[in-house]
Amino acid sequence: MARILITSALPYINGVKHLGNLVGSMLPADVYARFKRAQGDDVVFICATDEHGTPAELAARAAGQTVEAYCAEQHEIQRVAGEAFGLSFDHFGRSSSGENATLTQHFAAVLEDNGLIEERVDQQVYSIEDQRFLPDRYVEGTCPHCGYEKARGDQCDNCGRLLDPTDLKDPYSAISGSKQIEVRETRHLYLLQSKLQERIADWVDGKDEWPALTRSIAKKWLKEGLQDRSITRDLYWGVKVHRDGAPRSGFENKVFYVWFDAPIAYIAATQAWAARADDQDWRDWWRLDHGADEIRYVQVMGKDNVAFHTVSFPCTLLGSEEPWKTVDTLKSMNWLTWYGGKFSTSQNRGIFMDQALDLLPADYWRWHLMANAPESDDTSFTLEHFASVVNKDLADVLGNFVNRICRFGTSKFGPQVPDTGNYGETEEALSKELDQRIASYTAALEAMEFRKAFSELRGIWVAGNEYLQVAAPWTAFKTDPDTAAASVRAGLNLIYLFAVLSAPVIPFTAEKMANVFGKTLQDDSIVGVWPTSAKSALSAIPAGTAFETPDVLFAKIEDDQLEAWRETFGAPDPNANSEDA
RNA sequence: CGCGGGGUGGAGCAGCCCGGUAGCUCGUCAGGCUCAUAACCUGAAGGUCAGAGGUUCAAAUCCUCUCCCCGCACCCA
Repeated sequence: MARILITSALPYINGVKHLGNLVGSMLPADVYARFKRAQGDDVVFICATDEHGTPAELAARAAGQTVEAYCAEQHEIQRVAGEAFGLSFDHFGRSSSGENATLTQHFAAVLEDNGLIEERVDQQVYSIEDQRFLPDRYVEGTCPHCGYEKARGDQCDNCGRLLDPTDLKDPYSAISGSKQIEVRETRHLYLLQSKLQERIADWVDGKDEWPALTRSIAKKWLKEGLQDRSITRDLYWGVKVHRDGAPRSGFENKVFYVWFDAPIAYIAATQAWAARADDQDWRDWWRLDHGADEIRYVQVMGKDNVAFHTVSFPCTLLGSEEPWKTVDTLKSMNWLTWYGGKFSTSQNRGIFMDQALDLLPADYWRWHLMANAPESDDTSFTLEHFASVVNKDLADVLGNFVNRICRFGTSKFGPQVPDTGNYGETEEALSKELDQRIASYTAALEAMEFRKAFSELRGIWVAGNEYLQVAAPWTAFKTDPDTAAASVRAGLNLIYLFAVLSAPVIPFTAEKMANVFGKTLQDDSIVGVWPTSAKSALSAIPAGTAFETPDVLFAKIEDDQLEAWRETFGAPDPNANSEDA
């Protein structure tokens, strides 16, 4: 039994996440966690809200709340949405937790003791009216190159040039619009990543199993040379810059930068999890001197996060010279786009987690998102594609299979698994095909190649329909009821096999399928029994077992429904660009 | 020449690393079946792989150049 630590990139606190955020890290991490648990591995699956930073402060102010209250409320909203989506975190923590503050301060202290932190003076734009320093992107003004009037301090959106806030003509605060801004000096702590260049390069070189996308991003940063980074900010909301419990002189009104404390929250959230469990010690999962070297640590994130996980966070961990566990396998996802463009809250474009569940149960979304996950490239989400996938894969192939075998079995042999007849060549051939497909499916899940995995799972479901077509118990019943009975028995057993195999991606439906036989996938006796032999699976549900035909597992999405959603969510007209001659 | 990813039948993708009849799903068309959510099963039509050049007996697959799309480029998360 392997021990596996899985972390999903932390969703930012600022509002409910959209489907792109979901499939970018939390959902694939969940599918993998469920798969490994089903294989009997000891899994700890950790996530948390990333709460610090300017956007949180501004959003709280816009909502008329204190930032503490705002974050508490938003965290709860995200927790509930995640739970409704079946995200099986062992712990869903908060980067604003006490554990995280302590741990973040600890890392800063040891890094400084190791000569990796120093104070430097920065020049930064200060808004007098807002009474705060402005991050570059919150300073706007006229681009000195192209004259665009709404250029941001870090880049001009019109001409694309990189800018320094001090380059802007007629600069103003993007927060208040105030022009009363000036450049002030401010002291910050710098993490001397340049000193860790070789250390990190060696570490990355040892990670042969990283996917190409991950490696190329990490290598790129190393090639350019690691830059020293400021790890503090002039903000109220964040981890206080304390050492040994006391404020650092000159840093009373500063906090650590979100990107310094956020990944540390993986560890802090594990501490919080262990604190609630009776027999768990977080050190077993994170400290090499507590056996964590036997842990396999898997991180899942969107491609925008890769640099921070392959370079920045490792700098923190390795630079501490303490025996911390670092990532083994890193899965990075590309973007899910909304009809080829960006998901956007303000423009009412795209679907958010809470809205999605108002339309359909979680499994519909889980299946579509994972079966079409943005793995090798950005992937466009369209309602039309979603409807087509749901109707075909879930309703017609899987749902209909369960329905047809249950209905037929009940009508001819009653509501229990028939006990007459024997399996023959047809079942032999079925087992053979399934064995091959199950092995391939399992291997793809193991490698976190999700599209491949779920294309294989779909093939497994199709094999069920093919089997029924060949066995044709409705025909056999007329002349040879015993053979028909055996076919029904095989078909019913397939339902249960499909339930177990499908549980990682569609857990709610899988549970319903197990319930057909009065079973539950939560049962201790079956948890940790991942199918490998179709032959034995065909006899898993003994003859005579009572079963109940479930309600239709997946309802089809009708055209008028689709049209209504298209309107609600501002979907582009699919025929807009087609030459309808 | 900033970096990275991508451009394969109507749509969405696999194949490319380790060159040798272009594969899958949807859609379309035809047939079969009738247990089932007008579902299921089988078969067919449809692409020469963004463009140009090169290497090779042979290229979607290797090399060069061009065009197009997307993301990133650190004090934004």
